[in-house]
Amino acid sequence: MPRGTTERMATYLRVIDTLASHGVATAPSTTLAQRAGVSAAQFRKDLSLAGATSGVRGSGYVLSRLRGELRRALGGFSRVRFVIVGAGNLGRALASSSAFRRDGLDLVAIFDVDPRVVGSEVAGLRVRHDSDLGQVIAEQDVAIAVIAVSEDHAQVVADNVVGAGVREILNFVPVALRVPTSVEIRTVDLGVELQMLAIHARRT
Amino acid sequence: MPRGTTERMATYLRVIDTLASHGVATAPSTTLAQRAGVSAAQFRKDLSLAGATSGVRGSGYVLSRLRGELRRALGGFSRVRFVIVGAGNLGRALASSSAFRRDGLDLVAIFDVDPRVVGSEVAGLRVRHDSDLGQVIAEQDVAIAVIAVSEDHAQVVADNVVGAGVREILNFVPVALRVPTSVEIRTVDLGVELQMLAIHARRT
DNA sequence: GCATGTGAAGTGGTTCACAGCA
DNA sequence: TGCTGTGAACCACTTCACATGC
Repeated sequence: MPRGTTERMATYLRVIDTLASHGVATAPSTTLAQRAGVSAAQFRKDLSLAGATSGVRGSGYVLSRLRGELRRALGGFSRVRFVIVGAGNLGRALASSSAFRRDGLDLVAIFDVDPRVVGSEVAGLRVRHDSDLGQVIAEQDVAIAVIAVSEDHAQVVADNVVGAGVREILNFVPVALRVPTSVEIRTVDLGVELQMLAIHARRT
Repeated sequence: MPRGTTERMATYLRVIDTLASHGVATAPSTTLAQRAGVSAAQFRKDLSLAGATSGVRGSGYVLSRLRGELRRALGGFSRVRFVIVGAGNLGRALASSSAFRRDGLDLVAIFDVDPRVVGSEVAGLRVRHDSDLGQVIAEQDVAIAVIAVSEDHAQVVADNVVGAGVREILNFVPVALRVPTSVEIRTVDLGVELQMLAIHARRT
């Protein structure tokens, strides 16, 4: 399944849920695609690539059924646990964001090293000290660590979570982290899109 | 210039600056590419597409010269002003992030509607009330608005900034905003990468 | 008749491999 | 000889267009 297809799945699910909550039970690809901001052809091709073929020719898709198919394409319904390391502005924003409250994803803990932050409550969780990282990751079978700490602290955190058994890292720090090849790591640069817009703006 | 090439430029600049600060004056594509996490072929192709051709066959690139060429490819050195609307966790995180402190980008104001937040200081700026939006955008010739407000407030903000003359919007709210076609809008979904990792984790 | 599902065509970006030059 | 710059081959994704089936 192409990467782009997978990325758009989340949007499709959101569109389906929004329509369903408005009492819509069935919709054609044109409607769904428009709401998701893609072409109808792309929408149908994505579904095809995902193995979702529950559409009814002549009328469209039964949303409840389509939803189940997309969920299955995204790896089923098993739950994945993750932690956030760094309870600064970004860490708190991520913890509270609806973007991080996805089906099947469980935020089990937030960590920080600042004693003024440790113990405070964020998104319903008490912030714990980094020294608890290893224990929590092992006991709760945490699969993913989100790193949102300062630039000079990121590598240490990466080493710690990898040592504790985490196999996937989502890195929000603009630094190239070194991890074993067995660990999947993705780095998000929050400034990239802003820069793209700035370039566009300069050309206008 | 391909979109991917533009995106990688920021990374290249960072690599160049890091090496330069370590006293390195010249480096071949293999070194620069490895540090940026791309292949040497891609690195050279990117430079070629960007019109940067100051490499010296047999020895590599003079970093100071290469840096100037990349900056020029990113639209020159003219300054672009932007504002952030929403001083919640995310807005504050973005305002403070080094990712948003890019060459040529000036954050001129942060806005919020919450009276408890208005007047507080974020990243050296005093948070202003949304009612000042139009005035600030017009007076300071603001090109870009970053939207980091709640989901039910995002469309109103978009309408306001567009009405005030903004031509580019960076949207961090997981909602499809409707704007005139003349306005360039990019939506960033902070949860996409987490979801990609979750899918990968489920398959392991 | 209408909308899906999908081969086929088209598009855009990456990798290859080598000519050209210090 | 060593490394750049780039045309050409390759690959992946998107768009098109239509056969298929309700």
